[in-house]
Amino acid sequence: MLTIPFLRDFKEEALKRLNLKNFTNHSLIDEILGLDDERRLVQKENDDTLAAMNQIAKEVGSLFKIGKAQEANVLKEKNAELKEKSRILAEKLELLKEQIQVRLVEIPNAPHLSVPAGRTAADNLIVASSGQMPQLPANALPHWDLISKYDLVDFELGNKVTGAGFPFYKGKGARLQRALINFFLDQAIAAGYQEVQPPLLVNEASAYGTGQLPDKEAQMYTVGLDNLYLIPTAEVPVTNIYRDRILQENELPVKNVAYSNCFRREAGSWGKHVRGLNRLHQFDKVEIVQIAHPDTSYEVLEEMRAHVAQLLDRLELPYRVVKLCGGDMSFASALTYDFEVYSAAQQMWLEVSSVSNFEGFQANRMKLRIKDKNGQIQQAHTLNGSALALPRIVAALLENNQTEEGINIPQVLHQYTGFEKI
RNA sequence: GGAGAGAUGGCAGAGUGGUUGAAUGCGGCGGUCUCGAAAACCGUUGUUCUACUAUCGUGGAACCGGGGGUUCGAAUCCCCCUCUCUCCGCCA
Repeated sequence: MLTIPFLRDFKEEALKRLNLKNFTNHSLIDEILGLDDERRLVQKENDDTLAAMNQIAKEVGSLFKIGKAQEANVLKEKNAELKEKSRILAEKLELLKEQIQVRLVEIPNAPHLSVPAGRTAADNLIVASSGQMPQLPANALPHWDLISKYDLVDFELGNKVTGAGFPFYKGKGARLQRALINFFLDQAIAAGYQEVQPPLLVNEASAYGTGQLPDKEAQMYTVGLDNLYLIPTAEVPVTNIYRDRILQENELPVKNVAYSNCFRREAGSWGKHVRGLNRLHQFDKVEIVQIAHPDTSYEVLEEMRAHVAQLLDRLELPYRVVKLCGGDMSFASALTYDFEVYSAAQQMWLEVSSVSNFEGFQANRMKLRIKDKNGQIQQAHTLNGSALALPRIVAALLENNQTEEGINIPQVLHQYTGFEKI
């Protein structure tokens, strides 16, 4: 979340940036600042009361020590009054803090000033594109047909065992997935990321820390009995490693990569754009996460973007990079690049990666900070990106590389798949 | 799941009602010494909120797993929760 000092001291900038996300509830911010002014007054009064009480308690102690019990008893009564006063003030203070908090979490992250204004995906900015658009014959098959033709993924079986959106991968389909996972992990490790294997279930504090709670609760599967959430992305556990931590500046940048299953309820999604592998309730993803100094986080973002681009280049997939407009960005992000690959048989661009800088938005929530070389505490910036999400990559690979003789596997994967053709 | 023990600062570890934000050691930082380093010695060493201050800073409040209670006063006493360890059971 945004901090009150930012909203107070850089109000004009905050409003300008929030406008990019079509957040125009300026009165909410005024309300927060008003409540905070009140909070400071009440806190000051309570602190003064407590200080007086502490003073009296000390005096009572020394009076008893020298045997002046009567004088001590007078002071004790005085303290009883102060205690009641402080109790009321403390209650008021808690209430104010709560009111501030409730309002603060409703404010999305302020986008970077370079973010294009806009409301929908149509307003996004294509900032790069790369790769050869495949020329497929007229009878080319979409990946869901290729999947049945070569028996790579079994949706029916998933329906039976679990439900829609939980497919089984079989034979070469399973092997291809495993190959991609290993390829992505190896590439990230080569780029300096440390591999971690995170838990797939997280607690409430973690879901809150990265911003899934409170507003995106419906997106996650819950384990009610134990009050846990299935992760929608490895970003959640991996970023929360650093919750409640103060990192030394020389520990930066922190670079972690994790492969995980991801679970998303995707409530309200249906229709042919979710066919086949386009949208699933459970899927695999390799995620890169960095924690960076505020001065360099946008360089880090570009570095991550380049990493993702390079993966797609090696997979020989045509793609474009989209800078999301304010209206299409997530609540928590300050700047997001989406990577879309062209799935030639569907003739659709499929989002396979989202690379974002959250600036201090997540860090504030999870109390992650940096101590710089002067001993000053400051905000940390968190970033993450898919590198990459598997199902749509598989879809594009199958569709784009289909031939009369079978499906060609890109060269970089041969050593991982053990076969060159399906 | 059953029984017991415990949770203190970056780490180790004292502290069982009164200047204790907390002894001591280690680590970290600064200095003396040295050509330099080590050793030794000296000093320093958390976080959050807040008032005053141009700044350095000074003062106040809170924090000894989390929450509540007793008391003039709680790291210290009481209650609840969470977690960790040991033993037993179960088990990939």
